[in-house]
Amino acid sequence: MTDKDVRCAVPCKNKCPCMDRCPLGSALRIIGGKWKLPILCALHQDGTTRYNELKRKIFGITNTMLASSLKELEEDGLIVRRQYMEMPVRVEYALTGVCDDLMPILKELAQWGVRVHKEEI
Amino acid sequence: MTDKDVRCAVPCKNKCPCMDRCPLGSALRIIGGKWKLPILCALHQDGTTRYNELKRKIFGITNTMLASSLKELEEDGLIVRRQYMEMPVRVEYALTGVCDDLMPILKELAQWGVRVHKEEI
DNA sequence: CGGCATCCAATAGGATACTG
DNA sequence: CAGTATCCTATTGGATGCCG
Repeated sequence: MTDKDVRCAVPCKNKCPCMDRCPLGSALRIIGGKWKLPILCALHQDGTTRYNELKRKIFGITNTMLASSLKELEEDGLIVRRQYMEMPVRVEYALTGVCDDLMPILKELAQWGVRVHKEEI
Repeated sequence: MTDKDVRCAVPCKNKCPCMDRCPLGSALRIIGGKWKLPILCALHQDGTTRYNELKRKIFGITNTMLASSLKELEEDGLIVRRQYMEMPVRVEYALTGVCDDLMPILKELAQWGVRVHKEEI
């Protein structure tokens, strides 16, 4: 992702939720894509979870997508990966503190989604 | 978009911001894509705006993308299109009431984006 | 002026098989 | 068990030109 892509195409002033160098765009890219929300939701519901347990819970996800999504979420600081040197190896994933702040916002957005859906009927 | 796509892959209980039949996913799809936020931001900053004025303000957007994005936003009830039968024709776009509720949420999400960005340094 | 139609490029996502 | 590697498909976005 280049610097240009992070910037909102519109030169935002403080009225705009995008602000100047759009952290809103960044936020949406971090939680965007097909599997990020399902992963965050699973970890939010059940807490610390192992790789294959996640794979079973998130219906339809492949190894490719689960592994790459987990890696991105970890790089973005939303989850932590803990590996235990047992045999066979055990790897656990859990939400970090930044997600504690994210979840209430997503809940508001979900409620907005409900309203939008109703108004279009 | 099929019904299956709207449903969160994880069977959510009320702890989860996704809830059961994920309106959060719907919300993110509505404002997702490359140009939706820039368009919403432009209309939020400057109010009612004409088609070609939007095109000038949103740097890099093509007719194809502007027209299709505007159509989707209108179908989702986020903007209104008003056409005046003058010569040449005048078409204006403006945000609707649902956006008044959306903007404060996006502002929170933007602030969260700032925090996430800082923590990863 | 405000678009739409057509075609093309880029990226996201999926299937399958294999490994430390 | 927890992933990679490779290849393939689908969706998204862009370029160009035309039209009422």
